[in-house]
Formats: sequence, C-alpha cells, structure tokens
Amino acid sequence: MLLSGRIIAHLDMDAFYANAELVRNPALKGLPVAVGGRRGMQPLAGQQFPTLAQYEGRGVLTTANYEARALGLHSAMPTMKAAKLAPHAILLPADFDWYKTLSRQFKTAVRDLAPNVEDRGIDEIYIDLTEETGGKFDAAIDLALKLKAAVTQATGGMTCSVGLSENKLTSKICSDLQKPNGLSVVRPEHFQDIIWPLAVGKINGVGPKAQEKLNAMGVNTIAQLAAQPLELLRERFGESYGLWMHESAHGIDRREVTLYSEPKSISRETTFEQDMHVRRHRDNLTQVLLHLADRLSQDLARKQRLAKTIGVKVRFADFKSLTRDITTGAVVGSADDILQAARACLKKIPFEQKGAHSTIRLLGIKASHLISPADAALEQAALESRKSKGQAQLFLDLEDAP
DNA sequence: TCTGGGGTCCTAGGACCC
DNA sequence: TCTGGGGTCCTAGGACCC
Repeated sequence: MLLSGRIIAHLDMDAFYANAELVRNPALKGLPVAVGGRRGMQPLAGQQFPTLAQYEGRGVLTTANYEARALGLHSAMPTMKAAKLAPHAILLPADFDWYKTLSRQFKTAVRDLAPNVEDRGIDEIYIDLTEETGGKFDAAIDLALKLKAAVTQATGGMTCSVGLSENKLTSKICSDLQKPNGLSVVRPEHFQDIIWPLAVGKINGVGPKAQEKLNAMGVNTIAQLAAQPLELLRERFGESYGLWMHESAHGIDRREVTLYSEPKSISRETTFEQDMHVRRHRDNLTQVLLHLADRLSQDLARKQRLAKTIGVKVRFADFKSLTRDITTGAVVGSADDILQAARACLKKIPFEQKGAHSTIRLLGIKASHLISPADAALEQAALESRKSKGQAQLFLDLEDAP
C-alpha cells in the first residue's frame, strides 16, 4: 500500500445549488440568488423572479451565490433573517432532482479522466490521482485543469474549486483557499507555510465546540495547535480525538480515497409550518407519521435494504430534541412495519401534559442496522438452523436422561 | 431575526454472557 | 462472603459535515 507520495484532489463545486439554477436560467446571471424556502413562489407582478421579501415561514438558506454573499447571505442562515438583510435578493426553492442530475454529470465527467473518486455528497468529491500522475505535482496540476474544464463542459458552465496535496485533509482545506473557480496546491514541503497560519476551525472535523475550547486554551491557529503537547490534547479532548487533532495539525492523514461505502442509515424528517400539540393535533401528526413511514419504506426499497432498527426523532417547540429507537428481532421494510415500530418508539417519549414538551416542531423516522434482503435471508436461515439444532440437542439431552 | 434535511462517527452506561 | 474482567449489543445523545 502506498502511504506516502500520494496525490489527492478535493473538488468542490462553487455555490452548487445557486449555480445549478443559473445553468437552466441564464437570466439570473449577475443577480444575487439564494436557494431555500419550502415550495415554489410566484414572482410578484412586474418582477421576473420571486424575492426574499415575499417569503414567509420556516427554514434556512441552503446556498447563496457570490452576489448574494456580498449582501451578507450565507448557507444555513434562517430565511427570515436573510429576508431582512437582502429583501430584493432572489429566492428559489430547492429542486434536488435537478441538482442530482447535474451532480451525476460532473462526477461522470471526472471519472472518465480519473476513476478513483470518493463521493462526499452532492457537490464534493475526493480523487486519488496518484496513478494518473505518478505522484508528480506538475502532472497533477495539468490533470486538475483538465478535470475543471471537463466539469464545466459537462454541467453547461458550472465551475468548481480544486485542492491538491498528499492527503484528503490538506486538499479539503486547500480547495477552499481560492474560491470560486480556484486551483490550489499544497506540496508537503509547503504545508507549514500555507496551512499553519490558518484558523483551527479550517480543519474539517474541528467544529464550533472544539474551536471554542481550543480558543479558550489560547490556541487559534493550526500552528498553535501543532505546538500543543499530544498528552495535553488527549487529556482535554479524549484519546482518539486528541490524537487526531495532533496529527491533523501536522498534516498527517492516512485515510484512503474509498470508492464505495455501504449506507449505514436512512432517515426522513420534517419540520412543520406551525408547531403541533401532541394531543390537539393528533390527527395531523398521525398523517405526518404515515407519510414519513411511507417515504422511508420507498427509500429502503430503492436502496434494496431492510432495517433491524427503527428510531424516531422529536424536536420540541424549544428546539430541544430527543430520539428513541428499538431493535426488533425481525428486519423491517414495509411502511406498515416501520409505522408500527415508530409508534412503539413514540410511546417511550416523555411528552408533558403542558408546557414546551407537549408541542413539537419536527418529527422524523430513521432506519439503521441496514442489511440487504439476501443477507437477511441468510441470517434468518442460520437462525432457523441454530434453533432446530438446539431442539435436536434438547431432544438428545432428554434421551440421555435416565 | 429563530434555527432544514440528510448523513457519519464517537462516547458512555447498562444488560448480558463467559 | 465477596468478588474478577472482557466482549458484545443496545440505546441515547452529541459533535460534526454537506
């Protein structure tokens, strides 16, 4: 196995959802565009596109293009807040089918030139370019430029940003250095010059909580993190996370680019337009649960999986959420079985008679411990065989008895 | 100005078995 | 009478990511 001398690319589509809208509607070009909201809104009279000012309801932006970012908008921003900031920015509802189509197109274009691709969601991939480039960065830059051109060609004009380095972690940081439409390279000998001055939060895996904790220790940059004794990090963050932080700060990341991974869980959840009371809106909630179970069942069928565990998630009006799940002896896949399991989970949730925890804003169902129907059949057969053997053994024991 | 929906991984306690 | 340790599974919650 080749653990050094690798070349790994991280390719990240620029403002993917917003630019996907531009592909099919060039009139949006140059305008501030955000994607989010619930369903399609019609433009007001005299306007070509719906705007944020028209929006009412819950939700967050999923994407803002660069023109919208200049107005202060960004993804995960509550839509109502965005509407206050930039009422005239265009707001389009997310059309995931369209984005998935473009996603397949750009990934296929990349795989045609470099097949060792790891999927990281709809708009991101890692690519192991070691074989194609012989581990040479000059060759990798040439190939990366070809990949960028191929992506733009395949998507009708969308751009992406690429980071090149010897591992996934550094390439991920690096693809973000020159956005949009960038190409950044961090050769091993330049790691400290380029990466160390950056904030610890730039490390993929150091989120708000860890960053806050590090900042409190006086650790702001990756260089400062690298200077922390390993033992101190392990003490403060746990054995595994502490070690991971230490290695990350030193540019060590041995993870391979994995071409395929099995799904671990599949879930469906929905936030209501208005909070629902667990008893007063019982009928509505039942309808929602039915719908979620149905969708989840379809998802499982599409991915050819059955579930050993079903769980529910409830988010209360105060935004606190909790989960309950059960593992039954059997595997489930049908909407009816999912529904039955979900109901059993809901029985375990301590709803209050009054107050915040009798009103909920979100309901979800999750399937986990997934297994293919074929493997489920094998397990079942093995179980039957053990059972009959056990019975045979019991029979023998009885025969042996005096 | 309230906070989507889909995931992964890790931790930690308790049950249960050997 | 008091007492192991290891392993695995299940459950709940939380951090983090796109």
